[in-house]
Amino acid sequence: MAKNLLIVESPAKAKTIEKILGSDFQVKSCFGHIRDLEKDDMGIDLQHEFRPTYIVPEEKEKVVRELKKVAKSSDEVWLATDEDREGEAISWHLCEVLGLDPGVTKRIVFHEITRPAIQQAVKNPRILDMNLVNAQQARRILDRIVGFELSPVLWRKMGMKNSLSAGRVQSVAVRLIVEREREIQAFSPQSSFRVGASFSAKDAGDRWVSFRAEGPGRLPDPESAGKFLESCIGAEYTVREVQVKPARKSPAAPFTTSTLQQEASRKLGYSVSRTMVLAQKLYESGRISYMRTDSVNLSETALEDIGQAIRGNFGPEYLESRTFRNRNESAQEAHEAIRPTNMAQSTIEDSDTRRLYELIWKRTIASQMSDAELEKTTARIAISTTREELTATGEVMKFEGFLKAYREDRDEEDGSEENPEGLLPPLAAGQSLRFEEMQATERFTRPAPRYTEASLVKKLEELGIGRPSTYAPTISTIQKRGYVEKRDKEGVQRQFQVLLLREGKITTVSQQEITGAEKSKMFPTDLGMLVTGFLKTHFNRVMDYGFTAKIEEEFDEIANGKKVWNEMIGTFYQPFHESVENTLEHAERVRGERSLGDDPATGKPVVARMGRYGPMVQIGQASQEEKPRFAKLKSTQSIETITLPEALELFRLPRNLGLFEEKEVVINIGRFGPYAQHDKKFYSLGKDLDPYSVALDRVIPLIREKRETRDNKTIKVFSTGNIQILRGPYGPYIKQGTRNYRLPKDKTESAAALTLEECKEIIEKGKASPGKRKRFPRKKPQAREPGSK
DNA sequence: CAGTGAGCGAGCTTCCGCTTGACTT
Repeated sequence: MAKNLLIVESPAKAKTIEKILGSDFQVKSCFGHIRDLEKDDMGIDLQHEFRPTYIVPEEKEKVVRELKKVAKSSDEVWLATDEDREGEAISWHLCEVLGLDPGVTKRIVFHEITRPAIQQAVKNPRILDMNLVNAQQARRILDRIVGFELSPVLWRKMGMKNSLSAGRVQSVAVRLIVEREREIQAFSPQSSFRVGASFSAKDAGDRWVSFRAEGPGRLPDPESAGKFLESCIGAEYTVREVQVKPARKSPAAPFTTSTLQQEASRKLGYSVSRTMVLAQKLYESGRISYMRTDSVNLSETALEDIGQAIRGNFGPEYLESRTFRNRNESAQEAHEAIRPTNMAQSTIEDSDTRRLYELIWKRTIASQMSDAELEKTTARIAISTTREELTATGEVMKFEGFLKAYREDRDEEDGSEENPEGLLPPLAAGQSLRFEEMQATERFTRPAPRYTEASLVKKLEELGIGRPSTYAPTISTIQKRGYVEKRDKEGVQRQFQVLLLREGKITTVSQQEITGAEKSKMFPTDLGMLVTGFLKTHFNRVMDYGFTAKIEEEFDEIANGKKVWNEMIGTFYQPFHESVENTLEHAERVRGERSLGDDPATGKPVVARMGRYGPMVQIGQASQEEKPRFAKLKSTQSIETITLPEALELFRLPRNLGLFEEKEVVINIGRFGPYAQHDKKFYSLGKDLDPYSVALDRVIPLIREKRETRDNKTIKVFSTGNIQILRGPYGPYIKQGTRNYRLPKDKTESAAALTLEECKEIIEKGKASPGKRKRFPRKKPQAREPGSK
């Protein structure tokens, strides 16, 4: 039995550290937090200075039991959780649970898992910093209060059936998306004309090559564009001046969680959760350093490894050692940047994770490479007939530097055009140019683009909202709650004018372009917009973009011992709770009602509003004599934008398509989307079939297909005991009555060969195991009285 | 699984941050 027990958060780290420390230490993992606030009464005693009640959640009991056992048989316990607020709190909870004295228990920290860092840490233990622990408790308690007081307000005031939620992070994330949408709705594009001209000149090899030059700024309308072109008719064009300037580009810092998510989204099209799942795999297999980090720092050992890889792959002239600093003030830097653990390996076998690994490898290596050196050439071109001039720019790469390994992508910028800076032929002052043609092209300003998952993470990080471990879960929460949706938007055609000057004549042509097409963007739903509006009206402090940053300052003061945590919470709670009470008492139920006009058939009013089951349109008012008619909005429609004709269209369902096998086929939209009903059975229409226009001959194959899979589902039916063996999406399983039972892993191959006796055996075992936890929610853990066992 | 849409009220939901598997029909 080892003398010392050292506890870290991650099991993968535990393994590595155990190897480094040798036989004196047994290293165990606590898998993150081991206690949390009880859920009853928020786990907070509001009458007594917000005293928290912590419990060990059921899923953590096993870990805690194991740690207690090992701690008992060790001489000394060392706490080596991450060096940040949360890590300090985890160590304190460990003390509480394992019965350690926080005043003497050894607490060590390291920012990197390298031999020198760990050995150094073990030589310099400290004790727990209770100020830091209290800062974490304040953070935790404030989040619980905000979440558990705001959410019930929504349950009361939104009149929705589903379980709504609000919180310091998620509600602001939704607000960002809602406000971006409003900006886009309010945006009206302004058009202007940009002049461009093409010339040719001889290159070094005496061949004629074409190049482009840009006109002077933007011209407001077709008239002024036409005037400018007219003024150039018959002109001569001469190079007035050529300026050559060197320019440099520097590589980006190595990856943090947020920048990895952004680049994987831009370059590989991954969702943030996919990126994190793959990164976790790479981390667990020892390929990369820890993937939830806000630090851009690289360890000494890593720098050496990277330097060697640069010399080997590119040559010593490409090496330039750099240290990056975090721009983000809220960063807690408990870990290193995300980097490969072995730079000699530029790629890996595993096809799932290879692309992400290569991205990390390239970004890491580029971060320690030299600047790219460019030469920017600007030529001013005089027009003989006017005082205006044109400008041609070109860029030549003198030394590739880091660009040889990696180039960071950028999000689409608003309104900016891509600049086509290519090569220019050699030009000299006084040189006259051969004119080809000149155009004035109509261009429109563009609204800010909608957020992608990754650009939303970037924005949240800038605002200091959320942490590396929560970006992906937050993005999925706001989608799961139905506040926002990720989807594509088709573009629309738009006309634009081009004025062309060629061979002394000006012509105007009209051209078409597709604009506004978006892929995989975040759109707010009606629910998201209504909830955001409601929360902003009644809880503007918490919804403020600067709220988190402000309270973070206070948490820092608690950590520095300048503030007392429960006083800080008290100052926040008093006015906050007052608004909660006020809102519960006075605020109207949110219906988001918008009237669309009258139904031409009946003359009754048509309104769009939020119903118990989502956005809908309604014809007529409820009264004694009559029930109004209702219809659900399509997922792409919105209460705020739907028109009367669109609303009336929705009342065309249910549609009877006629007979198939002498039974009626009826189309409607239900809880799970559009479906066809035939002979008392339901058939989902799927995404490709439009319920408003689909014809009978498209539905019949669907019915046949579904029947077939239904028949294939059954593997075996026993005549006694109501037992069946069925095929499900997770493999074969046994069904008895309404309950399902998993097959043991070694039996899934030979499911068809199972006998009745074997099935009964599996069922008995299945009944004995707890199973079906979700259906029967566990009893709340009993709060333990002091003195009782 | 494929209704519904008013309001009442039982009994439920809900937060953010740390960590990974076990499990799903």
